[in-house]
Amino acid sequence: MPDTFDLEKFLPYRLSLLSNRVSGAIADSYRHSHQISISEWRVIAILGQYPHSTATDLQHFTAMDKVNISRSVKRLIKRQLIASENHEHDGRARKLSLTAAGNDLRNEVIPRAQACEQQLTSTLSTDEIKQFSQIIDKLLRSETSNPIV
Amino acid sequence: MPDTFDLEKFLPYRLSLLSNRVSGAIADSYRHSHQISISEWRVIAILGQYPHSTATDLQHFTAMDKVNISRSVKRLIKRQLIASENHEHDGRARKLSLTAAGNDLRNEVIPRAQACEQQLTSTLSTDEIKQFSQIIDKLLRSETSNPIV
DNA sequence: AATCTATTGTTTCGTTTGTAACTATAGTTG
DNA sequence: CAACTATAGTTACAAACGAAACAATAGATT
Repeated sequence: MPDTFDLEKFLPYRLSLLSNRVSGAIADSYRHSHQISISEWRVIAILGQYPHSTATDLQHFTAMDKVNISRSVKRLIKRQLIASENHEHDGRARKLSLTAAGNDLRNEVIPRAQACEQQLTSTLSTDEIKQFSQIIDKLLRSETSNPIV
Repeated sequence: MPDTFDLEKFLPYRLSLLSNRVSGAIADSYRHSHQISISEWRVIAILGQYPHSTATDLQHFTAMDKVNISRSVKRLIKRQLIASENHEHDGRARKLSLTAAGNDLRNEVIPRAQACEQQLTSTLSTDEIKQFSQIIDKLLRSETSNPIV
């Protein structure tokens, strides 16, 4: 009787392997060049796109949990890469934005991020990249509504 | 001037989101039903396929680091799901295998794993599943030789 | 307005994780 | 075979993480 399960063929396992390798490599790249974690980079990236976001906004944009955001924001404020101001209508919230230094860092990291993405897909054809991207989007959309548990 | 970077379109980011969601859901499933982590499951899965593997063998099969393997093995031995015996030719290594209980657990978790995989791909067509799987393999093969850093 | 509930964001605490140091054994070289 | 180097696996320490408790404010209900 043949064994009924082969871990190396298990799609979620291979997906996890790939994602961990890619994220690990990118994390190394950002850390070596600019001393920031992927979480911090996500905050910076989003604040470049959506200045004056609150921590809750970031939570929605980045799918990070609020503790992680709180800690990333704390470190980035300490390094003066982002700054906070009071929210007009909500005394609990603070509006966050990049400082000039934060914006500079973002502009320096962007090409690095793009190079990582480029390297990731460099062995794929244009069609394959498109397929891969579309399938991931499809899965992300369905996953949100269908928790596996 | 349009902003030059959109995190939500960044492929490594979306890949990470997807993988984290899938792995998280599977981890919940295994933990609730059989009180094992994904790392422990990987060890059990591999030992079902390759009995008498050493920790180093597991390291190669599962791409986990040796500390993680050591700890998973320790917990599984404590729960008597795997057993170890001396290695004939190497006094440092131990040969690991599933106990009857470990084998039973593996057989119970396999259909659960398969259901997770099935659910993951349930919104994709047969063609898309094939494409996705092939592309991931292609990327895994190229990633090993091409560290992004 | 007083009270109750919900939300924002931080902190605390226990767990998990990874790096590096370590022990023990193998293998290699002079 | 003595000494060095490499490898198998564990342990120790510190950093990262997440769940839950928390303080502060908002909004709803009476």
